[in-house]
Amino acid sequence: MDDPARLDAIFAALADPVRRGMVARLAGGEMGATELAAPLVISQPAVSRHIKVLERAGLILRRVDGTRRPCRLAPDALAGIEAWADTMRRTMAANYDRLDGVLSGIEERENDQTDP
Amino acid sequence: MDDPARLDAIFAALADPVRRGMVARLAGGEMGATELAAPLVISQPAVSRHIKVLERAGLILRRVDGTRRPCRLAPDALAGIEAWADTMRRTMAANYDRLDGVLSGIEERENDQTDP
DNA sequence: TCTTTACATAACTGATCGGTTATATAATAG
DNA sequence: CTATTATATAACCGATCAGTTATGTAAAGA
Repeated sequence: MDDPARLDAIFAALADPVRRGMVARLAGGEMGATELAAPLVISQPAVSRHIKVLERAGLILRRVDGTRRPCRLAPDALAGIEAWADTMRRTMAANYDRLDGVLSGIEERENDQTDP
Repeated sequence: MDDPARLDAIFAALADPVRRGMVARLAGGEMGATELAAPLVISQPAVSRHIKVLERAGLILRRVDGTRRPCRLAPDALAGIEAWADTMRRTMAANYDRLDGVLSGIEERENDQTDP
């Protein structure tokens, strides 16, 4: 679930402004590749591959509707990066807390034993 | 602030597991390049370049301490991606709300005028 | 059946990436 | 002054990336 390779794929997928734009538009609702391509100035195969990158990162899901293959955001699309960011923020907070502790002298007693 | 190119740099920087590892360790406190390199099996120049990528993405800051150049996480390191994720989440929520509205028939009156 | 629509795949290209080794710089230690 | 320590830069290499054009496939519609 917190597979590093999956985070690699998610962050790499979102590192491209075209793909972030696609995600942003898909956040507003399901959309086919052609609609997704409409505002873009790149070729249809390029769009197709961007979609594949998002799909393989687990950010979007697709269904089959005749000849169309509409995309929608995976419900837990952003869970991975948000979980990671949360962990980082918590670690940072813990570190600030420890620093606060040092600054207010709370930890001095513990240092009596650990320092020769 | 929500400069697309900056988000490009941030997401690209975090797409590499080595750099995410560095960020995770720096979340625990300031660290020099040598300490940062210690658990890694890559060369010193490789570490130096990873650091530069993180720095240019605005994720870390550095100070000068003699011959050392310790790194620390930028206080607002994760603000960029969290703001972006928030926007996405809000858009998704708005869309779900609208969908809920449609499903419960609330929007039917507005459609009386817009539909010929 | 034939055409159109919607999309995928293949093959190529130039740019960027992550790694390497070798070398440079800059501050401290002796 | 010289040596050491900490870090940066340069030059190169193979892999991956994002784009292209050309072509393939599969469902719908006339």
